[in-house]
Amino acid sequence: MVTIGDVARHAGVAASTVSYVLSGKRSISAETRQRVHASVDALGYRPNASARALASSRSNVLALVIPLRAGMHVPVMMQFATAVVTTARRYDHDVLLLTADEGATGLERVQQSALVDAVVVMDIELYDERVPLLRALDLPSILIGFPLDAEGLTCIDLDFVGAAELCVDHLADLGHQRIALLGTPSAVYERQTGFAQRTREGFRAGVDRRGVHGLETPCEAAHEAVLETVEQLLADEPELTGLVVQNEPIIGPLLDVLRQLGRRVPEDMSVLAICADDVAEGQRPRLSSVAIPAEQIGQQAVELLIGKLDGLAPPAGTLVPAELTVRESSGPAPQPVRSTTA
Amino acid sequence: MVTIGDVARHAGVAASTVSYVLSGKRSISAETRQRVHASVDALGYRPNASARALASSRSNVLALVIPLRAGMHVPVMMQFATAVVTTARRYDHDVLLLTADEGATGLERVQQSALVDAVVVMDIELYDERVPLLRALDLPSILIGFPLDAEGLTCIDLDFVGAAELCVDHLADLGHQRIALLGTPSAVYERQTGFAQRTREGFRAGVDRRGVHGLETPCEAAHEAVLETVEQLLADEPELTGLVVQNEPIIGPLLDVLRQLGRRVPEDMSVLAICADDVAEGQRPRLSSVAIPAEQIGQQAVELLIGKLDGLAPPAGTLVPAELTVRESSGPAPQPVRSTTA
DNA sequence: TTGAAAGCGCTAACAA
DNA sequence: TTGTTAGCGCTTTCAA
Repeated sequence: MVTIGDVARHAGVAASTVSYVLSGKRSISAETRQRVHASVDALGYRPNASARALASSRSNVLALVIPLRAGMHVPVMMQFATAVVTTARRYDHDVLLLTADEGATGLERVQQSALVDAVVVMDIELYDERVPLLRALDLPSILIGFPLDAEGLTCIDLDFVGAAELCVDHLADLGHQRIALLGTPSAVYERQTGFAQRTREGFRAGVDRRGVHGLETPCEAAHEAVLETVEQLLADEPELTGLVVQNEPIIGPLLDVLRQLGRRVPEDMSVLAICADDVAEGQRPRLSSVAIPAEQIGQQAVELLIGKLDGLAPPAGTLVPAELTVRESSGPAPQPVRSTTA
Repeated sequence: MVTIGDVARHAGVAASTVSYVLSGKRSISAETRQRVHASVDALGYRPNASARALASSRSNVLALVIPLRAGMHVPVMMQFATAVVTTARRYDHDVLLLTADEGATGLERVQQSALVDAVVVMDIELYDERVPLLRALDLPSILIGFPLDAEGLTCIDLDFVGAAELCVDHLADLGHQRIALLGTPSAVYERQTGFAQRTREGFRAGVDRRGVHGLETPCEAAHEAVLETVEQLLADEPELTGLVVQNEPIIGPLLDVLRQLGRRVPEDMSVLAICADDVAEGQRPRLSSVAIPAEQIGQQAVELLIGKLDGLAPPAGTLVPAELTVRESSGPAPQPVRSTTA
């Protein structure tokens, strides 16, 4: 193993000089800098991470807490994780993977052992047990998702309220009078997950504002559940013509079920989804949708966190604006089929 | 921050004694041990990870290299990752997440900076650029997947050859004479990914052994691609009655397409999948399938790796036996519809 | 059974 | 602009 001392000897300077050349924390003459760099290359020197962390109290590692729970859509999570790692590397940091099942304990552990400098927490609930801990812990953090009380915390997420309102507006603009929100599995609502609740909130607000009629229902992931849920919806509201779906795994089955029930999309039923763009584009017909910009959010989360580590004051909350892409699954509301003899 | 010195003072012993109590590396009188533990609890002591790593040359961190590439099925990867993290924690290790786009460089980096003690590498190609590096690097590793030349490396994977053979045997036992392997996107074959190649190998071996007629084709993930591929298959072989699918994202579309083409499953066409159990069970009809035991493989991988770190000689290669679960999508071959006037 | 002390490889005052 | 030096908090020899 080659140490900073080896490099110093090779370059004919002090170890501290090598350190300063590498960190840029003090000015170095051009000549010295070159000699040191040459020696670093010649010897293939790479600083020892533990020694550096011990001396500087900075591990250059971020923790990423990923959820392991029911109802989470995996590909989106993976996009988050990938964006977090990639961005962290750009800022010369690495990422330690924690699973949410370690819970608050895990956060305490990595903080107290100084394993990580900061933490990215995904899948925040409205009343999340980790929130009070994070407030107390003196561990810089960013939450992907908003707890109900975000006081003192840095949060970022898609504007789900706005996303739902966009969907309602689009349907209302097309003349739809009776629409429904086909949501996540009920477990997700029960644990008070922010994004699901806020989408519902936006849906209600939009429906009220536009004076249209709105139904809401959770939906489990199994094929049968989708069929039952849609049938129930149509029983409750036979003249339903618009659907907003926030539940990626049921999108395929849903389109099947509609076909099976003889409802054409978009002629008889307009379908909007809140989901990843590639999922929307992979369907037939291609779905009009509000994208979940996982990559952008992951990247921005890390940038905010790195900023915090550098002493910058981050905004308390960042809502990434929702954008609706109109594709093939939404169209004008069909004429109501009323009994002509009435 | 509370250090080992604080604990030592509190317990009235030397720092080294605290260290030995915690590591168990030398015998300690019961009384001392108790006093030290009491002090650890009282002060809430947690060893500093960097200091420990620096002094012991052991970081207690494993790297996990996950693929980011086209054609990989995300949920299965996530199951691997989860199993790896969970198992690592059981052995008091943490997991650093690396993305495959850092390539061989990333491995060199974490090794040379002593960030990790060992590495788990997923998605191994037959001719993987990381393989020679791993052989040279003096970084204990385990590969999930087999390169063509696994000499000197520790590998583990599902027995994909056996998996394909099981499928062929099952179909042949049911009287199917003309069957096809509907594989991964062609990019996966082109990069010479082991699991895809070995499945094909097993399929060929099975077909030869059983004297049935076998077709093979890659398949892209888009809906249209599935339709085209199946139509091509039926054009090439109108009397095709059995399908083995190794491509999770197309499973839903495939069943659609068969319905659309008027082929009932399993009456007209038996379908077997090599995929996660929950995917197989989520389809209608429920698919007979060979499961990909991601959790088991991830766990075993970590256990082998921890063993290596403890100086145990691991087996060179571990093939997890394939198991076929018969569900509703496979049945007896239909009677060939031949012209009765022939 | 325990303690003292010498590092592990680096950073960051402090000095020059 | 650079060098000297004192730690960072732990492990592990060596000595008792």
